[in-house]
Amino acid sequence: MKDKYDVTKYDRPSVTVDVLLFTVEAGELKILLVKRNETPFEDSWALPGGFVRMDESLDEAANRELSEETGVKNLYLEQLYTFGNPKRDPRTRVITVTYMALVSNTEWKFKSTGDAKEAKFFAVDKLPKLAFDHTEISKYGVQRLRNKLGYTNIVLGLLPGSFTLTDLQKVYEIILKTSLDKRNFRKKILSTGLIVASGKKLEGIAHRPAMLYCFKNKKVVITD
Amino acid sequence: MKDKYDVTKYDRPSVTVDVLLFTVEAGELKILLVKRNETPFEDSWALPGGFVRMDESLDEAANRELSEETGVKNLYLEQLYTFGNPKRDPRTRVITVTYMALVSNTEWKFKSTGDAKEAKFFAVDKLPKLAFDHTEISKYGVQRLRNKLGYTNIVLGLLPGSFTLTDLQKVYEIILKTSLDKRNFRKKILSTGLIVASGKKLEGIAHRPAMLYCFKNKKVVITD
DNA sequence: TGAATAGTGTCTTTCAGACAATATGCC
DNA sequence: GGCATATTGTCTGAAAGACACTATTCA
Repeated sequence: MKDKYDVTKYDRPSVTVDVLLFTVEAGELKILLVKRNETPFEDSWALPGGFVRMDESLDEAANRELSEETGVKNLYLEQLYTFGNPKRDPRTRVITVTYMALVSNTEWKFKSTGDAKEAKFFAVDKLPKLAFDHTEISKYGVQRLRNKLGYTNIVLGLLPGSFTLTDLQKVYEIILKTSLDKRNFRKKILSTGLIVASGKKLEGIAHRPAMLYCFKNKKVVITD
Repeated sequence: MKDKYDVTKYDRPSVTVDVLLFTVEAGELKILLVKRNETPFEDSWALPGGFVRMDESLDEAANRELSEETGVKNLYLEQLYTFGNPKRDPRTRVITVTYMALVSNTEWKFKSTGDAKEAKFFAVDKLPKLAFDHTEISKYGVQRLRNKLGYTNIVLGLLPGSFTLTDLQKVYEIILKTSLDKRNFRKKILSTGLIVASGKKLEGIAHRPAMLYCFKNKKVVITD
């Protein structure tokens, strides 16, 4: 037992952060993957992430990795879970703290950061074989996202500043993989008071234009 | 950016696990604290925990630390959150993965493990000043426990094998800090099907003896 | 029979879910 | 007017919450 513990005396694991960046695009829930160009799992797809630096917090590390690999900054990030199976990385002991983040695909266009790494969104139902335990991590994150839809405004990250109720309902249906009754959905969403109406839809569409709504809070309300 | 990352090239943080061991005793929700006999925070109270070894998973580390410091083994352990502020430990960078566990105070008598460390349960509302960021960790854990009471059978860990509905209601009231209606509580708890009746209470008590119940599942049903 | 706790049912309100007709804007 | 989508309300069933009296055991 560690009576006098000297921190220098123990072997230390490496610690990484990995980020699940969700978006909804073309009727599917997708996550961003990057193609690895190092061993191990060279040429495999993996979650964006990397080593935590000694002078940054975990949240900062997740933000930095996300912005380095994708160019997006200051998204809402939520810590998911920490995976630490001793064999999860074949090189050495690596413990990874995972996060999730959400972007609206209409507001954000992927910017190449000069980093040669290839990055692409994949539907969560059609993921390729992933490096490390990233498949497990992805499943965990999707489950968490589904749960949180029910009792938080987390979905706001997936939508642009203003959107129609039909847009919002579609996002719910895609993530939950169910179809929802339009009247009941509207009743419930509006009764939460999380969203408010603004002006009307413009773009010359050949039918009745829908009212645009936006979220009252621009930030995710923390609940857990 | 880490194009060729060599895991040996980065400084590595230390990683610990810390465990919130809950119990309900004398009408209060309590957690186990141990008195530190090393720097930093020598003689302060702290959560039981310690360094993760290179060959064990995080769950295993939490189990090991709990059993080393308290003598209890194989409790249900749930990972809570990972705290990694760079300044949370004055010695060096230490990232801690936190867990919670629950014991019934009637079934478990604290066994000293020969370890000289002093260990004691403290009411969560009357915690002394704790080492590191352990006060924050405790608050987080209490909140999580409260949330989970509502939609899981996690409370089973706090009760002995059989118990009366009044016992169970008291545990809920203590943790939630509210009083509950007896009839509504019973209706709701019984309708979940999580507990079942057994025989009757024996011990010569000077009034009508209550029915004893037990949990149908002996394990916590995972939901998150 | 008195003290102490166990056990039980009804009514009201709220929320979720099923369900279809009318409104609006553009061509 | 025809097309395409937007918008809206009622009914029903389930669950949550308020509320008070009777039952049982022992001393």
